[in-house]
Amino acid sequence: MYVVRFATRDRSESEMTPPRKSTSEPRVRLNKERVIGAAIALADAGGLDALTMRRLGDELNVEAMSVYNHVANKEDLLNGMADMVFGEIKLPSHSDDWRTAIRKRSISFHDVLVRHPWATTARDSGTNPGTATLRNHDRVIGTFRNGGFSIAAAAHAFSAVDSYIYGFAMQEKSLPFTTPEETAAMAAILLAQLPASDYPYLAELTADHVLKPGYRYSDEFLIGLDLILDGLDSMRIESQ
Amino acid sequence: MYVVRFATRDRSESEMTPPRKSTSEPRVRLNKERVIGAAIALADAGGLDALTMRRLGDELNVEAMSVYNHVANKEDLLNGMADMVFGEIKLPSHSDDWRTAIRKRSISFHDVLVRHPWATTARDSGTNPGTATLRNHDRVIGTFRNGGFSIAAAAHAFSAVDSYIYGFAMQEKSLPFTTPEETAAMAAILLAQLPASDYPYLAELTADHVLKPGYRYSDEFLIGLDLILDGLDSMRIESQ
DNA sequence: ACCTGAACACCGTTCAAGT
DNA sequence: ACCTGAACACCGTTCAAGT
Repeated sequence: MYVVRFATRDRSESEMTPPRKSTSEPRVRLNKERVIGAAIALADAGGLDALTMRRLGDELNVEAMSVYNHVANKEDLLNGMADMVFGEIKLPSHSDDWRTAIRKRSISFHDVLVRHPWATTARDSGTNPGTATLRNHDRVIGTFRNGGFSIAAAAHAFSAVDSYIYGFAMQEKSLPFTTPEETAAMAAILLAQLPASDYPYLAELTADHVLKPGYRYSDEFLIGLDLILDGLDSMRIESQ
Repeated sequence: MYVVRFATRDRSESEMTPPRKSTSEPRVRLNKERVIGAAIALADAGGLDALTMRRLGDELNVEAMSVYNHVANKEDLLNGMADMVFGEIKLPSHSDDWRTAIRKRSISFHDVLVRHPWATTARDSGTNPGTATLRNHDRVIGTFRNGGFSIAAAAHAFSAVDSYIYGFAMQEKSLPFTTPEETAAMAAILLAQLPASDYPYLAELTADHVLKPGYRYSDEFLIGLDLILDGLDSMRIESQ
């Protein structure tokens, strides 16, 4: 939103100064949230490598060094970005049973990591979790507890589910293809290079599974997730 | 091992030249393996940030730019490091049943990632897998296939297990503590800072589980792994 | 064939100076 | 209170020159 201000000093040309069509945009005051938002946009567009303090300054129409008025350093910035991204994850619903609630939240978590692939890697040191992260974790653990999990079982469940989600997103990110067409093209090339005699099972899997029409690695996500949720259901019953 | 060579040119002082106790060590010829080995040692000691081409050169008693005679660039170096680390993972044994073989291999994989935490993150772009990586993947898929998994089920199993292992290692790495004593100390501080009214379940979990004597997050690894292996056993039977 | 030194185009971060 | 400009100590990588 633009605030148009009237010039107070005399001007011969005109009494009212129109909004300046100049090189410098009207300055919106910088704050931590705007800094983090711009940083996320940069990382979404070009990965973590594309996020430098200097480019971030450019994006905010400010010198790079001004950013330091709003974040302590780059690590602080990355922590803030990770927490803002965590805030995008749908919290487990109180009205769903534990399994439905965790399943929906896990899918939402996965969607968020697909949207922001750099986020799998951003929080290198787990100190200083933000409030969105804490709230998310609290609600997930609460969902398990209210679903009948003992404290220990809730800890196991939380660890298993989130490890799987993080690891799946990492594997997905490292794949050099996404659409079925790209996958097929890439797999055909790989298969041609792959000495089938050295790696017979890899060759078989590529030829008879990955190259099948409609194959998409991302479809694996729900299969593994449901497998874990089945296991957690047994654990829940045993822990009662 | 040092190879002592005799000087062929005449020397007035002595017929035999003793190994020179000079400032410059006897130069061992550089090769890609030695470069990658030194890079791994640097990353093990100080994380990926500590690995710069200049420091790597120092470590090898060479100018930084000489490294480029053996690796194309830093990405090539990181790929090489990842593959060498993959080579440390014990391959699944042919004489074990599928579950025992995969369990042992998964534990070995986890051990390797604990030894080289930076490796969870090093292979950002999954192109150009090395031969150790390919061999490992081939043997894992083969173990599933010979254990009675259909091709599709083997693909599901492979994805679920390795996603879990990667994700668990990432979570583990991001924890700011390892020993039970550090954990207890850190958890007590966190608990004191944590507004228990805002995060009741997190507070409960910390107080009644993490702060219990002998708690170690790494113990969660086998619990989640066995849960997944149980699920895979059901999937195997259904896929037959 | 391998190694070196200088150079280029960047980084994150500090600090005194401005408004 | 916030922003700027210059500076510092680094990066990865190139390239011509040496042996």
